[in-house]
Amino acid sequence: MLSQTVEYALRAAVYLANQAPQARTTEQIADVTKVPQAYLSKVMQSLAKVGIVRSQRGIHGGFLLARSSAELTILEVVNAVDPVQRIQTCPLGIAAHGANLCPLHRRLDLALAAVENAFGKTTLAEVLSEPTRSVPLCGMTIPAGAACVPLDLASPAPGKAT
Amino acid sequence: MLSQTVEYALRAAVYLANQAPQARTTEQIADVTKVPQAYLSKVMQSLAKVGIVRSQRGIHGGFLLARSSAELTILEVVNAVDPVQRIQTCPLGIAAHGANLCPLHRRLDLALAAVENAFGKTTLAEVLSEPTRSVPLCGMTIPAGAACVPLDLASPAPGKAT
DNA sequence: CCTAAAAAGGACAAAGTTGTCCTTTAATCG
DNA sequence: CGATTAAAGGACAACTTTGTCCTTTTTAGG
Repeated sequence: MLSQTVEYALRAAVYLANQAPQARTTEQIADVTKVPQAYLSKVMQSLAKVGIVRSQRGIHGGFLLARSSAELTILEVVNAVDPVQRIQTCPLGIAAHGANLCPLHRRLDLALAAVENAFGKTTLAEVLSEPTRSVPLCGMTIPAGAACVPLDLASPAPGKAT
Repeated sequence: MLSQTVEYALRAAVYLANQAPQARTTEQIADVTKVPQAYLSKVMQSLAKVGIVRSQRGIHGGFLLARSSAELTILEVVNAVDPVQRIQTCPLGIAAHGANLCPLHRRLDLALAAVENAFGKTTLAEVLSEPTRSVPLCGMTIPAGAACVPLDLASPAPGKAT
């Protein structure tokens, strides 16, 4: 129900929030978040377009969070790439009765509203600070078969470095 | 966030619930619910496959609700055509730590759970009986420009009849 | 039995999403 | 300035979703 692109955008945003205020290249982000790099590049452009991240070309360039992770919500990230579409008018032909949805669509919209609300209340900072044994985006550098344990999100993924 | 197919399936189910225990042909359903008929035909097959509706070929055939609308939930209809996919394991590579989701995915899954729960608690009967001025799937036969008022859902769409 | 009605099913078309590759533009460093 | 790095952007490929059309199968009625 959430698109792949939303999933990717959130991974990247959480990672950048964790790395803030440092910039990370798409290659680094892609490595850590396991998102296809070329596609991630497009997703990052969407995030940049709405001012969630800033981009910087050239050497030492990359992307960094444009605002504090404490005031960036999951919803903003989601809406940047694949907006939560509330049901505003009856999806059937007429659509001329404004906010007066029928019971079916009112209930569907209520569910969407709940999601929107939950996402709007959750900041990236909260996601990062949540007291838990699993760190956001955990597992990435853990050898196969290991249990999920906190790991160092601060370094860009080992192995590929020189 | 909800697929077109889900929307179509729900429209059809609500309509059949309203018409129960009578059978309606795909043509009738398509007319009333404004769903492309040939596509609706596939959607109905999905609903039939999981026993939400029963189909009957030939003259006087069509589809009818297989169970009472009071015990059929929106969730069942949704799951028949486009299941709500809860996040069971970390979507990143590893995926080896079972129910132990990271904070990000835990929150996403929580939102999905809320939707699942809301849908699972709502029966088609409830949708139909809800006290309101707009009837489910309202507007369909109202002349363009009119406000949404209760209308006779019991008759299959006028105009095309002989 | 024959015909008409209606679902079942298959093939295919159009559109959207996801993913890849390559060229262009901008920025930094020497 | 020239080289290198990295984002921007465009073209396109693969796959999924949505939608259409046509044939086949089943059923009821005369």
